Amino acid sequence: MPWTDELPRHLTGSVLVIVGPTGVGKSNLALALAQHLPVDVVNADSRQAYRFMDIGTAKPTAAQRSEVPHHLFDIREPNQVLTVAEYQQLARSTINVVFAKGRVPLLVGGTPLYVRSIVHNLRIPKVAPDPQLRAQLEGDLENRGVEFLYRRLVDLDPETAEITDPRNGRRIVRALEVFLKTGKSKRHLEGERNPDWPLLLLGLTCSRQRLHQLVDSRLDNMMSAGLLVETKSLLEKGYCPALPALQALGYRSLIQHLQGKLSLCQAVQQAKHHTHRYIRHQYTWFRRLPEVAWFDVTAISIGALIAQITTSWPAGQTLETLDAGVATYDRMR
RNA sequence: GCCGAGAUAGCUCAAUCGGUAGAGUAUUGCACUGAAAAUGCAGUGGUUCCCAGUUCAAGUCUGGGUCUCGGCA
Repeated sequence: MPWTDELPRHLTGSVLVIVGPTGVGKSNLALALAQHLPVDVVNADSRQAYRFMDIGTAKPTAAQRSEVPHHLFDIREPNQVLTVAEYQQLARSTINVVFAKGRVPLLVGGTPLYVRSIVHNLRIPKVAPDPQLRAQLEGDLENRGVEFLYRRLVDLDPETAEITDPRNGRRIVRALEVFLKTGKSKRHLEGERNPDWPLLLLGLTCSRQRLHQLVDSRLDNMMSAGLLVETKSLLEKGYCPALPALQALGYRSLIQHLQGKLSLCQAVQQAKHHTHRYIRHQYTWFRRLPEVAWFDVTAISIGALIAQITTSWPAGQTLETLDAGVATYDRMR
């Protein structure tokens, strides 16, 4: 449907970005916003990019996606790994296409590194994963230990070693991979640049306690909606449980249940706990994002928020201010 | 009612001969640029069920009580 109204000037030419922890309501805000503005949703969620993983990733439904243009959903089979670098390229070109249509790109998603790849316009070393080399390095990791591998990195690329966690095998393997393939220091191949377009960032948040309630009951609903069947069908399609896609929250625990390692009850509880942990992880990134207008979803209605967005870019608070408010509230009760 | 086992971090449990109460998980925070819903690191958290006793010293030994689980009636 072509957009006939004139786009508010304060939104013209900018990429809109909605961030926030899983389950806080980003997708809903995006859909509601699409009723008032000519936006195309661009996915920034690493798991919603995979096909056949609909229930557990809380992917927007087919009906929703036919009403509002959605991009970068269902672009990979579960066994076709999507990397950050590939995501960044796809998101960049998608954003340009949306602009070319005269519409507003709305980046929505909870994968902090994906968001950062666009917001900070990350320069990512052009070294595709080399399965053979990785297998070899992982063998060393297993047999000779992480200290051995880290010492090798110190010898070959001391500058990257300096900023790499000596205990984090996976990061060390990647650093070695970059050096062995290019002969150059990973540290010098990466960096941040100014973004390609003006960005307007909006964050949704709420108290941790409330978030935990939200995602817990959302998982119960996913179970009622057939998450176990969906998980089983992924295995029946022959996808290996070790695939990154199948490490997704919920799926990972339910696979352990299907393998007889956990009771269903244990698996569901573990999935909830892992989701809480993921929320913590997301916030460690969000706290470092610049210039996000944060809103407590329990303190403002979607309608009020949209009214603000369409008139002028809303002045949200900082996470620190909101956290302090929650702390005060907790003390008072 | 009798017999047995038990009670330790929010939860599940460990603690040698009586000698500074630990682990997993939860929870909180941090790091993390081609696996990122991944991966790594750290912090908080204790009336060791209660009372009395023995001892320089008790989660640990003794006595009493309370509660839980199992078995027998």
